[in-house]
Parts: sequence; structure tokens; C-alpha cells
Amino acid sequence: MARASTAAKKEQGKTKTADVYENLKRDIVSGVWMPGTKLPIGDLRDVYDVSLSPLREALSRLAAVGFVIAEGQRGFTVAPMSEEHLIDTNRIRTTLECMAVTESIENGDTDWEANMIAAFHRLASTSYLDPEDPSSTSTLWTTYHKEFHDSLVAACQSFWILRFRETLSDEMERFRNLSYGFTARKRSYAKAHSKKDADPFELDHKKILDAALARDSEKACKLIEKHFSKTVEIVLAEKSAFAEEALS
Amino acid sequence: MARASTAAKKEQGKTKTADVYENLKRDIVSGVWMPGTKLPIGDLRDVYDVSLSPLREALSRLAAVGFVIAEGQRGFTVAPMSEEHLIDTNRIRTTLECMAVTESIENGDTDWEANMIAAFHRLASTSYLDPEDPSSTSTLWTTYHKEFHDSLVAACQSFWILRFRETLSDEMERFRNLSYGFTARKRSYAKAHSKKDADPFELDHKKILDAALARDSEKACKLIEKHFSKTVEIVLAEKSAFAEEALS
DNA sequence: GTTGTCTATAAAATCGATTATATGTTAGTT
DNA sequence: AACTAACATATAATCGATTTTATAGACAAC
Repeated sequence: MARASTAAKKEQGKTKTADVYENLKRDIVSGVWMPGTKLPIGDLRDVYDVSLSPLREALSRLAAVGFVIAEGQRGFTVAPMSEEHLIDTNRIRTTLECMAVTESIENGDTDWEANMIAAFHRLASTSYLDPEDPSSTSTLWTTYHKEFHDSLVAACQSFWILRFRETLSDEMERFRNLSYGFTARKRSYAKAHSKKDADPFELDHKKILDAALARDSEKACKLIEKHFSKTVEIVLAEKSAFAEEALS
Repeated sequence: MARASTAAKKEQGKTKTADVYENLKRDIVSGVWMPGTKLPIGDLRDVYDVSLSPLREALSRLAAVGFVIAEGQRGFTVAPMSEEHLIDTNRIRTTLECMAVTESIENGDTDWEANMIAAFHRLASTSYLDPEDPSSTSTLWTTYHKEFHDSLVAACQSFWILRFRETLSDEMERFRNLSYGFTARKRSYAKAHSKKDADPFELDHKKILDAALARDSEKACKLIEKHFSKTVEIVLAEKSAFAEEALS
């Protein structure tokens, strides 16, 4: 069976449900639980070290969001992935993300600008590859990457756009993580560059940042669209883990 | 306390969680549980006649979708409503709905057309007002109304559009149900028309249907946008229940 | 050999009881 | 009177056990 990255790790004030939710989601997005795989609550209970109630609540939430499929009387399954689903996810994500930046650019104040610049700086200063394991992306980079993109849309006022957008961002991250294309790309990238170089997307991010600062929403949207479709192309470039049949 | 419309009513094959989910959602959308209201699990347990587990699972799902707010260690609350939220909901809903019809028009076959026509016919043949209580909308009309709009987008292939769109449709129904404007409108409508007349939106629906059948997506989008904003105007026309402070 | 039914087993769903956390109240201090 | 601390109460969150439902395997009938 797949080895879950996280067992018990409860922060203060949080509820166990919230913890399991985060851990489960992280493990699904990072591919510990593969698409289509059965999620036997008995096993999960042991792995995450909680009782059924918080576990099932977390699974229910994940099912409502779309990362998990809940079938009555037949338990939970990791949401499957496919090429069509990738295309769909990227398409809707792009649309929503463009709406989000556009609004963000309209509403953003100086603090918003400052936070974007700060987020970009953190991202640009972080090694793309994990120093310990140059075949995988640094978790810190992943965090900062997410935070940078979040900072772009932080001034968007729309409750629903932000909510939907986040779901789709996470789903795209799952595709990235399960993509052989990305893995292969990272290997060759590691060979070409020595150590703590800039990441291969840094130029993209810089351009997007500049467009946002220039309040040029049209340009920002176009750049984001390109940035996103580049990702899709890499994912599609090689057969990917999400295309395999689910194994138990 | 508010009187929940439904107690136990379990269909065969379904899980209790799914039942409570549906009943709770219906009661929230129909205003039995008002926006901002606390949802004490102990009380709900009695009202819906289930134990904590399925109840909390249902609440978790509702929280993930956005109809309920879950605060760690402080339980569940009905999602609040406001004018801004109404505007936002309608705006995003309109965008998604237009994408959905456009795609549906691209992909729809003769069956799709037939189902739309059938759904429209059912809707047009149903009295808008409840014969028993002419101050409220007939539940049958509400069902057929939803089914008609669903039929329009039924040929849309996008998983995410359909999913998000449904959430927003339900949220808009909640606004309609809690709107004094709609209530007032229904009263005057009941006076003007005698009995089983066509509903006030029938012309709108007919136009939208025709545009869809003519495969004119641009026109369909415009009509839908108008149709939706008419609803928003009515809701905003008078002070509404969702604008009141939540009472226990 | 295939199909169908029954049984045994495993898994999911649900319950009632327990524990942990928050909230409200009272008493004590300045 | 205002503030704080300790307690009591109410509510939420969690657990372990029970019940229900699905699934796999054996056996019988055709």
C-alpha cells in the first residue's frame, strides 16, 4: 500500500477533522493516493491515527470539493484523472484566474502590490529543485509558487471566484505532481543547471508580476494563459501517472 | 425555533448522510434555517432523527460547498447573505451559465433538443403559484424550472462548469426564497391572474429555448443574462429577509 | 460450462457514550 | 463598579462498539 507522508501532526486550536482534511488532501495532491484508488476507511484510520468520525468528515469535505468520489455504501475513492479532465481543469481555471487578476488589478492597493513583490522575491530566491533530491520540486518552492499566484488575485473581491479558483489550482498541482513529463523535465533541468539557479518559470512569473504592477490586466491575462498552457503541454508531453490504470 | 420541513424520509439504497444532506440543504435554501443562524448539532439530531455521524458529514459537505460555515470547536452556522453576495453570486453564475449554454449548443444533439422542449412544456404547463397557498411558488414549478435550466446546459461537457454552476443556481434560489420582493410580487401577480395562468417568466424561457434550438449561443447568453438580472432586481427591490439580522 | 442462489466474510455506515473545548456565571479582588 | 479567576454548564468533537450493506466464494441446478 502507498505510504502516507503524514501521520499525526496536530496543531493547536485546530480540530482533528481539519488536520486529517489537510493531510489527506496533501497526500492526494502529491500522489500518495493515486487517482482511482480505493480509500478504505479502516486503513486510513490507522494511517492518519484518528477515529472514523473526523476521518469521514474530512472525506466528505474532499468529496464535496471534488478530490474524492463518495459512493453510497461503497465508500470513498480518489477522484480519477484523464487527459480530458486536464484540459477541462486548465480551461476553467484559466478563465477564472483571468477574472480574478482583472478584478484584483482593479481593486488592488499599494499593500497588494507590496505583497506581490514580496511573494515574487521569495519565489525567485528559492531553488526550484529539492537540494536533497534533485528529481523532485522543492516543497518550499511549491509553497512560494502557490503564494505568489495567490498574491496576484488577493485583491479580487469575489467570494466565488476565489473559492473555485483555489480548487482548480490544487487540482492542477495534482496533475503536475503526477506528470512524468515534469519529472523528466526536472531531471534534464538539474543536469543543465548546477545548483540554486532560477526556476524555469521565473521569467513567466516576472512578466506576470510586471503586468499586474502596470495594471495591464489584458496583458496579465494573456501571460497567465500562456503560463498555464505551458504547464499543460509539459504534462501532456509524456505518458503520465494519471493515465495509468488504478492499482490497489 | 424554526420548524424543519422534513424529518425522517429515507429512500431506499441511499445513505442517511445523503438524506440529511438533501433535507438540510433544502431547508436552508427554502429559509427554514435562516442565514447566519447557529445550527446546533444537538437540535438538528432531534429534528432530522439521525445520529451525529451522518449529521456532521452532511454539514461538512454543505460547508465545503458553501451553504454552511464550519468554525472549529464552535460548530456550524448557516452561510450569511448580503447584497454584495447576491451581486457576486449572480455575476459569476451568469458567466458560468453562459459558458455552459454555449458549450451545450455546440455539443447538443437531437435528444438534447427534445429534452429541452419537453422540460419547457412541463414548466409552461405548471401553475406558477401554489394552488393551496397563492402567496408561495408551487414546488412543482420550482422543480420544473430548475429542470428546464438544467436541460439547457445538459450537453455541456465541462465537469467543473456544471459543478460550480449548480452550486450557484442553488444559492440564487435561496435568495429568491428569502426575498420579500418576490413574495410581494407573487401577491400582486395572484390578484391579476386568476388561476392556472402562465408564469411571469414564461416568455423569457420561451425565448431562451428558441435561441438554444436555433443554435444562437450569443443570443441565448444575452437572454439568460437579462433573465437573471431581472431576478436580481426583484430581489433587491424590497428589503429582504436575508438582510435582517439573524435571530435564534 | 454457465448461471444462479446461498453463505461467509469484509467493509461501510451508524449509533450511544465519552472526552475535550468553549461559554456563561459567580465569587473575589482592587 | 470594573476586572479577573475559578468553577459549572452547555456544546462540540471524538471514540469504540454495533448494525447494516456489499462482496467474494462455495455449492447446486440447468
